[in-house]
Amino acid sequence: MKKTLAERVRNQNCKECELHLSANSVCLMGRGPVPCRLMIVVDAPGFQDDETGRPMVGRVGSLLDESLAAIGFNRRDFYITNLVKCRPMEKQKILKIQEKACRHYLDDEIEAVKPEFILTMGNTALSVVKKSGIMKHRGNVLPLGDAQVFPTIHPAAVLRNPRNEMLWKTDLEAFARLVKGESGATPTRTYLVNNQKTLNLCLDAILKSKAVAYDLETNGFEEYVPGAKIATISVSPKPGVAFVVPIHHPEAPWKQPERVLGAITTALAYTPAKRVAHNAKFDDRWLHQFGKPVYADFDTMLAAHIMDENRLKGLKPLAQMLLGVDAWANVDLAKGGAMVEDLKKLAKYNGKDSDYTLRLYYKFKEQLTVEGNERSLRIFTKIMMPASRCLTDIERTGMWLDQERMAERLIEINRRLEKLTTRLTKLAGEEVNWNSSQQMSAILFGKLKLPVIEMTDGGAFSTKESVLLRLRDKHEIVPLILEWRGYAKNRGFLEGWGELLDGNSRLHANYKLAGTVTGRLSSGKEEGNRGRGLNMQQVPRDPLIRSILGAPPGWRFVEADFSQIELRIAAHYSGDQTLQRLYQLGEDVHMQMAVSMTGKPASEVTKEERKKAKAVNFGFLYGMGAKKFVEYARDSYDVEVSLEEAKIVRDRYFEKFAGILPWHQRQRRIVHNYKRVQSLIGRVRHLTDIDSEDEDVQAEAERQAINSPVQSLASDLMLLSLVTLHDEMDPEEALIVGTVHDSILFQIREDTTDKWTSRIKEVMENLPLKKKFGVELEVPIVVDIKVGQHWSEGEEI
DNA sequence: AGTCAGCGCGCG
DNA sequence: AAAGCGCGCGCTGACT
Repeated sequence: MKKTLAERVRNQNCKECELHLSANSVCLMGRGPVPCRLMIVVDAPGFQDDETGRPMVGRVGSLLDESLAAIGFNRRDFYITNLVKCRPMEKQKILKIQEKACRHYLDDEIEAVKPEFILTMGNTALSVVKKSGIMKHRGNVLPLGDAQVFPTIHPAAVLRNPRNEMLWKTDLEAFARLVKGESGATPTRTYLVNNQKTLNLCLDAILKSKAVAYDLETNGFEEYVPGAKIATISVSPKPGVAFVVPIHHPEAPWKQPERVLGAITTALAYTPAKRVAHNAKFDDRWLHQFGKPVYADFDTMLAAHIMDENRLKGLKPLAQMLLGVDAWANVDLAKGGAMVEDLKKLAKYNGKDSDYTLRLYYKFKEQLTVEGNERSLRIFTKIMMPASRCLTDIERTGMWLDQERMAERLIEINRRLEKLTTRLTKLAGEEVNWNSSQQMSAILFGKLKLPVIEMTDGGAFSTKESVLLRLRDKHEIVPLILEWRGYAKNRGFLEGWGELLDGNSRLHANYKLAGTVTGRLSSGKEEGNRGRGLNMQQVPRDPLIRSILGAPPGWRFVEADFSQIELRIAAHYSGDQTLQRLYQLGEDVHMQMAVSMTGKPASEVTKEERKKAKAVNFGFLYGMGAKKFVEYARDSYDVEVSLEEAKIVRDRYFEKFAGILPWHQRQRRIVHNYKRVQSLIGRVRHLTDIDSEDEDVQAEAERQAINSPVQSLASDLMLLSLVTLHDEMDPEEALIVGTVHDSILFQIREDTTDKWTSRIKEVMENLPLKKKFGVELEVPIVVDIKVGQHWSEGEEI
């Protein structure tokens, strides 16, 4: 009798890795017809698979069956198997060594099954094509011998998080199209603009369209560095059409490429059409650098984000999910990027980018104008789009760096680090890489036998700062390590800045308007973690470091801070009478808190006690427990508090501010009922985790429901200030050079400082919330302004 | 040469 | 019963 594939290939006595020890079904083979045109590969058997001896049973299996039915297939159409044949240990990830041991079984299966198409699910299964990074590769067909591999996410990811469902369905539909030989969506008619006649057609189309999307292919991520080039620009005046204009690409036919770009940017700047781009700030910065200023009216990335802050926001996943199109190729950066890519190929990708951006625009425009989305639309048009445009300028302007100061301080830091390293080596008795927590731990807890205070999540002995602080008196090496870490960290910042400087001694940050779930800005590298960029939000507060940044001669550096903004907003939301009255009277709330907690009069409250009170304000406000407060007080403020003391402090807090707990309860009720919360002006945070079966996860969502509307509004107040001031300011007199959550940084010409500082205060303290959003704050907003030559050295005015 | 997770830490 | 929230980055060490 003929043996089945499983019988031929399976080895139930396999001992090639440790997994055979714990698995019920050792070497569990796949199931399905042999040969078979279609194959599914997932990571490894689950608990139920292991029990039953069949792949893909249980909840994951049911999801698979439903999903296959939805695309017109059945699991019997597939040979379904696992990459690793034995069930991995509980909650342990699959090791490469296990994959390797098993690989020959899979290869035998593939050889026998002879699939044309292999659907791999999850990052682990992706390694059948020796790739990693499922979110990058999903939806892109990869070859494996005679077969085509189509990677998608793991169905368990969909069960774990409903957010992934759309992506999963989208991928399976694309897979079905691949198998049936169908193509996704209507094609893009791409015109390569390589002569004056087509250029004129393109310009004409820009000027006559209702909405025009544009997208650049560049040779890098920083437009201001020498050698920066725009390979092509693609313009889509209507869906299904793209004009791709080569600019600096070697195959471009123009004698004066800047003039061509000038013509296009002029048309874009003056067209009555809506200017649309995906992550427009990037394209606009480059266009400004090489052509004329263009500012987008509609950013599809931001539109996606305002409606769902949790979703993927890249052009490709959005187009795949919302337009039902297949994945399309990217410029291959590994091969040298856009400038070396064949122009015809490049034009094809670039054309798709702008075409799909335009199609997304029509989709999002419709979604944003449906009933119920009025407030999101208002935030989008009145805050996000204007903020995107002014951040374009802020990023281009950059922040001045005092190179003399930096050089001096770097020398000093290096000198101290050298000294410290010598002493550390002596004390350790060997050469140690003090950057390695592993090596440091070996010295401290192994060699020197210091007591272990805390474990890391990964089970190592923690060497973090709070641990070292508690070991400070146990060995003379500890304070030296702390000192070393501080200097090493600072050196890292300065060296980083040195590499980022442009020719005018300025640093350019990159801000993301769609980088956080609350609507705050994030700062750092370009979209997709690419390129380099100053992170304005984590410049050390240490004056030795921070004051290296500032204003060049002739200008003043001005910092405008919202004072205790989150606490004020919480006072508004909660309606807490005590907190509101304190702010109306202009009291020092942290001091008040200290007074109420200690029972002492303000004059007797120590600095330490006020610090403790500040920690209370932020911690308890957002749901911190007594236990955490003990740690927090110790680690952050070097104040020892017993658990009993902490409980009393916590109780007193909620007694004094009696409106806080009811407000927490209201937020909890809202998030349980609606699975989302909103800020005063209507920015939404979706919290589907509130329905999690895990109570810790639920509790987390509840705390987020409390924090989000506060953080969110604080951020929107800042952004509103940013756009208002940016609109007013004459760049000859005043420039915005950065922002950090609740503060805005300016560079203001000396002779106009008084005028502008009072205007800044006026604007930020009296934002037109009533006029623009129909709401009002019950609490006064106060802005502190510091003026100086360098950051952190300013005088309060 | 690139990618990834873990750790530790910078900021609000 | 137990519970702050929101980020990005550099480095190591392990891997492809």
